Amino acid sequence: MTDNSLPEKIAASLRRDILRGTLAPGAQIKERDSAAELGVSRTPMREAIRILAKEGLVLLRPSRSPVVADPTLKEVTDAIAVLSALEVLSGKLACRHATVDQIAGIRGIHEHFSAIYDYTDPVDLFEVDMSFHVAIAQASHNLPLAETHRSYLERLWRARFLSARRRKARDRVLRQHGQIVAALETRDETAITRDIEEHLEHLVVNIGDYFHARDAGEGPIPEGTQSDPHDQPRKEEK
Amino acid sequence: MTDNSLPEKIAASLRRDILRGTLAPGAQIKERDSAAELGVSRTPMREAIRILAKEGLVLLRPSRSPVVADPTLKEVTDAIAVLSALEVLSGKLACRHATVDQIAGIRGIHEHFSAIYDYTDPVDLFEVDMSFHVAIAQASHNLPLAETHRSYLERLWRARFLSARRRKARDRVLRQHGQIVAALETRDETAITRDIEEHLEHLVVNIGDYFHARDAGEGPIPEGTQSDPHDQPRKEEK
DNA sequence: CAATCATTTTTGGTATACCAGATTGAAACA
DNA sequence: TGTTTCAATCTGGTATACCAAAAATGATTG
Repeated sequence: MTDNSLPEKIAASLRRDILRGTLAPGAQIKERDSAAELGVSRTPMREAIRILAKEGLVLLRPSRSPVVADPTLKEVTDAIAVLSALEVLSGKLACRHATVDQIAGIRGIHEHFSAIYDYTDPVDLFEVDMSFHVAIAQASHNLPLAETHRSYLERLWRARFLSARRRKARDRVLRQHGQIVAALETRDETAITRDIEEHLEHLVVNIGDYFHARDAGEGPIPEGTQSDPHDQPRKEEK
Repeated sequence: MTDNSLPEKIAASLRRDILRGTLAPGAQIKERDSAAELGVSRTPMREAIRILAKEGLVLLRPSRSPVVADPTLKEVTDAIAVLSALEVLSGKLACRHATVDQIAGIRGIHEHFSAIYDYTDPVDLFEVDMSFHVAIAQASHNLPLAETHRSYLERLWRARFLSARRRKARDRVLRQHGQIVAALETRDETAITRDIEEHLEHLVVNIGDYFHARDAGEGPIPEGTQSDPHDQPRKEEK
């Protein structure tokens, strides 16, 4: 996405597998096997695993195989609290520093998002959703903010993806995005703060619903989206 | 500091060199030479460099030697803006969730800090200052927040260290820390937000002063603290 | 004398070999 | 039959060898 070095490509491959569920939470990532599977050596695979660890997608344990992270509801909620603070700051700074071109670009993404919402694969849809929020962070003209924000978005990708797949929130999401764009266009920092906080507050609720449903039924929410036959074991296979 | 693995130890060693100025900004870190100097092989040195890169202390360039970061005033200011948002969130959450023990511990650090302020090496003093802010983040009971916050503190260590070495801000810093502790004890989220924002706002001013002084005179502010004869070349040696 | 091109050297990227600690499973003993 | 112990093996950590790309250097030519 940013780099095209070998470790970055490996990381991207693993990341997709994790986010789509092909690599289930709790699964071990043995650097020997995974490297062989992709036909690379252990050194770049090592680096790829570190990249994913930095993003919070895998857990590193001393002298143990890294495992795919299986965040609890609290962990996800905590991360969203941070994401919210970062997005609010992004929004405020974007109101101050965004160029008109950038704001126009953000509106463009929003309209594109609205247009394709109903007939697009959830994963692709999320790419667009993500680019919307990333664009706002970039419009803040604060590079460390944009980077940290992006890393939180990546970390929360899977949780957001799973919770939003049912699309119950369609109208609300589109309306809230519209409000955020409007606040940006009028450069209204108070409004954008309120709108972003509201947007993410609903995300917390949605993800909470998802977790409760999952933990209650242990099965009513299937994993596969279109082409992967995997289920999601809750604990490590032993 | 957290881990005691070999790469972590190497990173700690390099970090000290960078923060104290032994490794000047802009200097190249060649993984071969640096590894040989410390008597380790390139593999752990590689990882150590990545750790420092994640912390923002060194810059990685594709197929080029990594260099010690030499942040501009804008970059530092931007990072402080993020730090501020993170600290404010920490403070608010700590007001809600900190245990009485944790608050007592934070007060303890503050009193220790006040007591030793006048006759302590700046580097050691900063360790204590840092532990004060880290303790607040931990009291938020939000792990990702605490981690991200810590990484920003680390990233800003050098800038904070250089700007505060002159200790002009002594009374103000102590008073502001006291206010933050008081707000925590009364669990007053509004007050702690104001106090933390004020605290960091002054940090921005201080660092701004430092940069202007440095860029104006190019020499009035010596680098060495006690035992390193290095000066600080502003650009890469060629 | 300057500019350009080729060669040499330096450097990070990658692969692989080796090692030490941890895990596990079987065997032996209570 | 249950428990303990020990060895085979698995796994990540580390060292090192090799490669390709990029600088640097110097020679050659205009």
